[in-house]
Amino acid sequence: MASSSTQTDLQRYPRPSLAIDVALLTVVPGYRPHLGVVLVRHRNGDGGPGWCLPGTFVHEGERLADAVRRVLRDKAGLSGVDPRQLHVFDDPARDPRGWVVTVAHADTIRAEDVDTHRSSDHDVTVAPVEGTGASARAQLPDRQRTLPYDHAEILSVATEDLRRRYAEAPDPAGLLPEPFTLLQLRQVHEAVGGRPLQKDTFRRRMEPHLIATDDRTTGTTGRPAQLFRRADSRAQSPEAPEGRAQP
Amino acid sequence: MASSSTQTDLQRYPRPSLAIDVALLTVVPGYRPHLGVVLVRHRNGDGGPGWCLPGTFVHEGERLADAVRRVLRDKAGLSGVDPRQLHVFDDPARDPRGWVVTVAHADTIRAEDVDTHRSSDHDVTVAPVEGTGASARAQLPDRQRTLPYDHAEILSVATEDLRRRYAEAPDPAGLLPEPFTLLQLRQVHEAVGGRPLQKDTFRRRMEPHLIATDDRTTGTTGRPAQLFRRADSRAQSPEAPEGRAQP
DNA sequence: CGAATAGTGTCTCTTAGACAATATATA
DNA sequence: TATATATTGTCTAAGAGACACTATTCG
Repeated sequence: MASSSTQTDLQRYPRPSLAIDVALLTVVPGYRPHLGVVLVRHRNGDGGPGWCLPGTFVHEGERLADAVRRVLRDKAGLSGVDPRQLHVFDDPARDPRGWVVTVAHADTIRAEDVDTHRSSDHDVTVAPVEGTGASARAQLPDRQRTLPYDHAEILSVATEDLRRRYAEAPDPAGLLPEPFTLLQLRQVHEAVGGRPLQKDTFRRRMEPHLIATDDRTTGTTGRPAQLFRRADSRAQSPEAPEGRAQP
Repeated sequence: MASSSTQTDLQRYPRPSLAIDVALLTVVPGYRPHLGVVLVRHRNGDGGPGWCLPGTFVHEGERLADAVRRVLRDKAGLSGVDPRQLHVFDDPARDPRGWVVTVAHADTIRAEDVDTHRSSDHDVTVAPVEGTGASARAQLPDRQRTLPYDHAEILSVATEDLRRRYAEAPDPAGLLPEPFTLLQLRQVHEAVGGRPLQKDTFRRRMEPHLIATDDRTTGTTGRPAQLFRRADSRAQSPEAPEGRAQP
């Protein structure tokens, strides 16, 4: 067990409130598919009601990732996410209410999974995102100009993180249901990367990481397209470990 | 920032203790320079005294980076670091003393700056590190086998992070004092990367990011070497433009 | 001169990018 | 057949890697 001196350490120092925020990204289908971010309404901001990223305080005994899942379930009715840690925002003056440290997270979700719920909930929306990385900006509803708190920065880091992951492998976040065509895959990558990609170069770079199925598209105009699955089915994360304590 | 909550929320929920740990890496000079990590003695572990990464609780009103600087100053007498966040370890059962969330950090320091202090302090040492990333392991003094807590994992993430940064640019962490020769630079990169590099390929890849000074080495055996400085003194953005030159 | 290290020439191989030809479906 | 999309062939340029040659110092 711990010595008495360390025991007191846990109580000697004031403790911060611990929160999480999450940038849940998706690709919105359409003429040119584009990146979107899930927003929820908040009511107690200084500037009145508005849209922001989902966030919550972490409960005792709760994992950060579980707090992210909880807030997405409670506030947006979404499930099945696997959030990634992005960054800790720790400015003591960040929150006028007191000392609140927040851990920014990111994840992705398929557009279909958001849409089914959005129709029945006016407190959840998907805002289009323009640009990626430092230039990423959400086009907010209701003439709202900016995201509150550090949320714009979280969105920047989240889109940049996603862009980097998509530069290497085909749809590593699984935004596309299998099987898919190379056109569908390329459109998702264009949305995530924020720029057009050439179809031949893209095909040659992705094909080593894909497995062709026996099927092709049918009923569409033009030549039918081969349907593929991801070859690297799983096992592809920089790090996400767990752990331990303190001297 | 956090959530659509009221003043009472800050007090309604229990709060975790917030800690930091830091993997302070350096390159130890010698026949073949190699990676090292700064360790401090701790006394209150279950298994008696031993070596571990420096860590501390975060004080109220303190930034995480400042807590890192404080612990390095107080426990190791080191200063002038600029820590990078790596990962949050949040398992509620991590620490038997209670709910302690720790933010792992990494930074680098020049070997000279450690050595000057180490001679006068028996509670600080630099342990050689073998391997990089998941296979990174510190060779501990006093027949100690493993690092306590999650510290081995923090070391893995820290070395991997450093390796990735050094793959792009010349000595981005500034481990080498300017000016330096290409041999010195290559040895540092070999230590960080954990593998030998070819001198001609290395030179050609680094030269665009270097500025030759008017000086050369003198007094050494063999042909004198050109002395360089880093060209990208600061600011390094991972951009990947597209398009081709016109005929 | 000989040893030792620095720096360059050059060849090969791989890959991204661009353009264009060919293949196969629907209307 | 006309049209639209998928797929492949091929050329070019850039870059990594490897090998070997030249350059310049000290003793």
